Amino acid sequence: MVTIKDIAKLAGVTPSTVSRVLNHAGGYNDKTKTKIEQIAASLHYQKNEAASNLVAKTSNLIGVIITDSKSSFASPIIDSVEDTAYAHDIRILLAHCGLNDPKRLRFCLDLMAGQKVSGIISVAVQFDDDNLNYLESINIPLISLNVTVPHHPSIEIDDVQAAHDATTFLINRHYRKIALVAVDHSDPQTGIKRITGYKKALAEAHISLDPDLIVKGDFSFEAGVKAAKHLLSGDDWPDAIFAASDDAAAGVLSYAYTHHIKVPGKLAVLGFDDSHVAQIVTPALTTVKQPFSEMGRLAVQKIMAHDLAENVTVPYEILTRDSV
Amino acid sequence: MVTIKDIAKLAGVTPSTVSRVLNHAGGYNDKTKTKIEQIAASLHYQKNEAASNLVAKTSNLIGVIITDSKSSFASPIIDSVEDTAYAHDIRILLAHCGLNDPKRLRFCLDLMAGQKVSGIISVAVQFDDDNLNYLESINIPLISLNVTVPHHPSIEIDDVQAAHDATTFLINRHYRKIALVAVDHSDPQTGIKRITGYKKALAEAHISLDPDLIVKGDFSFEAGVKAAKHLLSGDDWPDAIFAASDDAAAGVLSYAYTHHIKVPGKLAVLGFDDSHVAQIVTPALTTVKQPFSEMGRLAVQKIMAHDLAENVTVPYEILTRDSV
DNA sequence: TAGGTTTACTCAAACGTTTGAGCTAATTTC
DNA sequence: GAAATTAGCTCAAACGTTTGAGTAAACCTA
Repeated sequence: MVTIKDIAKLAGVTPSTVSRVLNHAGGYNDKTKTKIEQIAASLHYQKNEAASNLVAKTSNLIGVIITDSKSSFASPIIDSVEDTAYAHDIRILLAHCGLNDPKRLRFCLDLMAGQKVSGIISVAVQFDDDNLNYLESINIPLISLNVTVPHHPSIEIDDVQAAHDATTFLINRHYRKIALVAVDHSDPQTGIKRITGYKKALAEAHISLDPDLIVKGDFSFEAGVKAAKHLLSGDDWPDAIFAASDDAAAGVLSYAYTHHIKVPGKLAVLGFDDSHVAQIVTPALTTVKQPFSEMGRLAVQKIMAHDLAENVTVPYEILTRDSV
Repeated sequence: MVTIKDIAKLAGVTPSTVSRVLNHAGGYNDKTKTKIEQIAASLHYQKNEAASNLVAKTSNLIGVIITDSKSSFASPIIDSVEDTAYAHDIRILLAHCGLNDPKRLRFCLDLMAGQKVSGIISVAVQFDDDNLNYLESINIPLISLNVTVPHHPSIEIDDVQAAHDATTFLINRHYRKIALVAVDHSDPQTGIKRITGYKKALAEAHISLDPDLIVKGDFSFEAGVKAAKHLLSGDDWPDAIFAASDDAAAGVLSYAYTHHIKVPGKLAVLGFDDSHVAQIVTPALTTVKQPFSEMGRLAVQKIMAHDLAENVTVPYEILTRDSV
């Protein structure tokens, strides 16, 4: 393993000088500079980050905590985080905290603390009180995507408004019996907010609320199938289904397909997220697009700029494809 | 920032003892042990990994290099790598190397070398000669998933055999005019191998090869759409399409849907990978399942066990759903 | 009870880098 | 031409941990 000492010896200087050259710190003349750089290159010198981090007390590492990669929106976020980080010469430490697994989340935080990451980006991670306290105690800036974490900045769309606009979008297209599907009542964030927006839009249009048209679920494909089965088994069908995720919307499409229900002819389906599946499914999903790439990029930039004062609301957009 | 020195002072011992206790190294009595552990807990002590890594000369970090997360199989692999790593108290350093971007791949390797990762798992990454040489020079074990990297172990399915079996699977179901779609001729690995297997199966069944039935592409949804358009525009249709990826198969389904071609009635579609989209698409894809989770798990285990002698061929499986 | 062994520690060096302070010789300033 | 400044280096400490070698006391053993 080649160190700056080796380079120093060959160049006839001390390690200090080598360090200053390699870090472009100034205080050397051009001749020694080129000499040192040549030697370093020829020896395939690689800085030992551990040593460097030890004295710097930080790590140019950003921690990314996600629940798992199954949630279809993790990928685009990670992609943009990685790309942005790459451009800034920052590395990504990835950790999964599972779903509602406080012990594992705690492990993730420990890991981040141990590595002295300069910031944490959490994606759709719900913090329990214990971990929230612990997070304060380790004193690492955190920025949360998709959900709010108390006392920490977040980057999200306005879920209430988005659900409202999406519902209104359907109403404007003359759908009246609109179901909301695969939302999680127990989710204080996304779930409740989207239900609120949905109700608000109906009220504004003077459409009476039918509680049976709100079907619980967990954002998954299966939840979509189940909800569709429930809604489309009698003969009092809704004319539009607004799903809380694209996966769930795909589930609705799947059920409709197997039961020969024409989409969008007999039934309109509206998704949420604009994840990979939205374009792949047939008919392609009209959906509420979340700007995942933008969110990932912003998160990295904010951490690097130590700009963690306030929450950011990013714009959503209703993307028209073929399912409405 | 609390260090072992702080703990040592409070416990009335030296840092050495604290270190040994915290690492369960033996050589202390139970009383000091519990005392030290209590103090550590109450101070929220977090080991400084940088310092630890510096003396250990490694990092209990595993590097994962992927091209990007868009390729639908990256997610399940990363998931299982993360889970396995979590169980072994290992962390994941994630890096994207882009597609055929030697400079960025080089950056990734530098990064891994600098962090002194104990091993690299590369997912579907093709190494150019320069980077291959560089990899040798930094002397970090690498295990490659999905493609072979010269002089390094890989974990893959037998692509030739898989394509052969999949084609035979179609032949046995009385399909005769079978197209192979979205394969990359220029890809010396996956592309060529799958073409080889396909041809072999046709030859064995004494079906003459029609070169027009092999349609180039890049495994993407769009490639699938394009191929379908090309194949299904005249009137001499194939009766089955074997796509080189589930995304491409979804593209075929999409084209078929919009042009009212019944699948599997008029046309059978066979996918490859069994990625997330395979189950979500309608009709659900019959596909060649790659054991991604298993592959990720194996990769981590092999790196940890320093068992990098030979290539591993993992079993694939033809998963029957509704598209054939 | 003398000898040896074990237990429970301490000491100090080491890992590779960074960085403020110090030093010398060359250059500038008035 | 003496004094002040600057360029280009060196010195040595520091970061927090680990670990082999050393040591003193306690415990065996015959």
